[in-house]
Amino acid sequence: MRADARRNRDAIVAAARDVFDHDEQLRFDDFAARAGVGVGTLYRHFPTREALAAAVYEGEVAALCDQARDPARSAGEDFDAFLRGFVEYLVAHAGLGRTLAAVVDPAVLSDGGIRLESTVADLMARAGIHVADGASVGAVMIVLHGIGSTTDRPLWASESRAAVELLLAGLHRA
Amino acid sequence: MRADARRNRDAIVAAARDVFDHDEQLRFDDFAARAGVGVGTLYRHFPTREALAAAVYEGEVAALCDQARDPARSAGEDFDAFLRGFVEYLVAHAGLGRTLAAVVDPAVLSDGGIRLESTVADLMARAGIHVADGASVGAVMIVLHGIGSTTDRPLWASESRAAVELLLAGLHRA
DNA sequence: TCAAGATACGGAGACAGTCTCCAGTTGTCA
DNA sequence: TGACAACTGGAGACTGTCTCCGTATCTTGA
Repeated sequence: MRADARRNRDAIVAAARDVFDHDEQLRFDDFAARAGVGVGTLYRHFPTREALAAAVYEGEVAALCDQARDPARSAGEDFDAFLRGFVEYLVAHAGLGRTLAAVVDPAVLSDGGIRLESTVADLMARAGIHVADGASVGAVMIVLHGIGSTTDRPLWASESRAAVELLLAGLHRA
Repeated sequence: MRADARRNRDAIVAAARDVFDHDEQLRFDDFAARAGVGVGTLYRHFPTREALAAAVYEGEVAALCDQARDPARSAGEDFDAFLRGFVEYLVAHAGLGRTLAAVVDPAVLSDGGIRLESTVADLMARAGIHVADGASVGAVMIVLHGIGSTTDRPLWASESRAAVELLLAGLHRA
C-alpha cells in the first residue's frame, strides 16, 4: 500500500471515530471533507458506511482485547474484569457504542467481531466457564450487543452494569 | 378518524408487518404500493420508516403482553414463561425481530416499548424479583434488545435461549 | 538522480430514494 | 341531499449516495 494511501486511510478512520464518538449525524460524503480527502478516496477505501464503521470497530475492539489478560489476576478474574471493563468503556464512549452497534453487522464477519468473540471464548475457557451446549459464548455476545445498542436509555449505565452482573451471576452459578 | 383512513392505515401496517417478517428490503415508497395506497397516504399516516416500524412493533408487543399472565401459573412462573415465550416468538419471526430492533429506538418512547417494559416490570414485581438499585427491569430490557437485534448469528436461537436462562439464573440467585 | 509505469487522488455529475404539495375524490353530518 | 371537511394519490422537487476518469503523486529500476 502506498504511503499516501495509508495516510489517507488512517485519517479517514480517525475522523470517523471522532464523528461516531460525538454522535454527529453526517452524510457519508462529508466524512471525506472531515478527513481532508475527496469523496473518491473515501469510497475507494470504504465502499460503504458499514465498511468504515467496521474499521473503527476493529480498532476499538483491539484496544480492549489487548489488555484482556493480566498476569496479576486469576483466569476467572480476567473474565469478570473484561466484561465489566467493556461496559465501562462504553459508558465513556456511548456514542461510539450506539453507532457501531447499529451499523456493524453482528453476524461476526468483521475482523473486530471475530477478535472480540474469540477473546471472550478464550477468557471463558480459561476461567472454566462453559454452559450446556456451547452457546454460552454466544449468549455473552448477545448481551454485550444489547448493551452497546441501547445507550440512549435514560438509566443505561446502571442498567448495563446490572445486566453484566446478572450474566456473571448466572454463569458462575451454572 | 374516518373509516377509509382507518382502513388504509390498517392495510399499511399489515403489509409492513409482512414485509418485515420476510426480511424484504423495500424502498419506503413501495410500502404504499404493497398496501394498495398512494405514497401521500403512506406519508400522512407514517412520516418516517421508524414511525411505521413502531406501529408494527406495538401490535406485536401487544399480542405478547396480552397473554403474559396466566391464572394457572404462579407469579414466578409467569415471568419465566414470558421471557422464554419472547424468545420463542422471535425464533418464529426472526426477520421481524431484526427489523424492529434495528429501526425502533430503544429509548422507550414508543407505545410498544412502554407496554413491553411495564409488562416486564409488573411480572417481576409480582414474582418478587428486584435487584439492588431498581436497574433490573432495564437489565432485562437490554438483554431482550440484544436478542432481537442479533438474529442473523448462525447459532442465534440456541444462544438466545442460553442468554435467557443465564439471565433467569442470575435473577433468581440474587 | 531521473524517467516510466503504477497507483492513488478528487470532485463533477449521474442516479436513486425520500418527501411535499395540491387538485381531485370520498366520507360525514345536518 | 347538499355542503364541507377530511382523505387520497402521484408528479416532481429535493437530498444524499456512488461512479468515473482526467490529473497528480509515489515507487522502482537503471
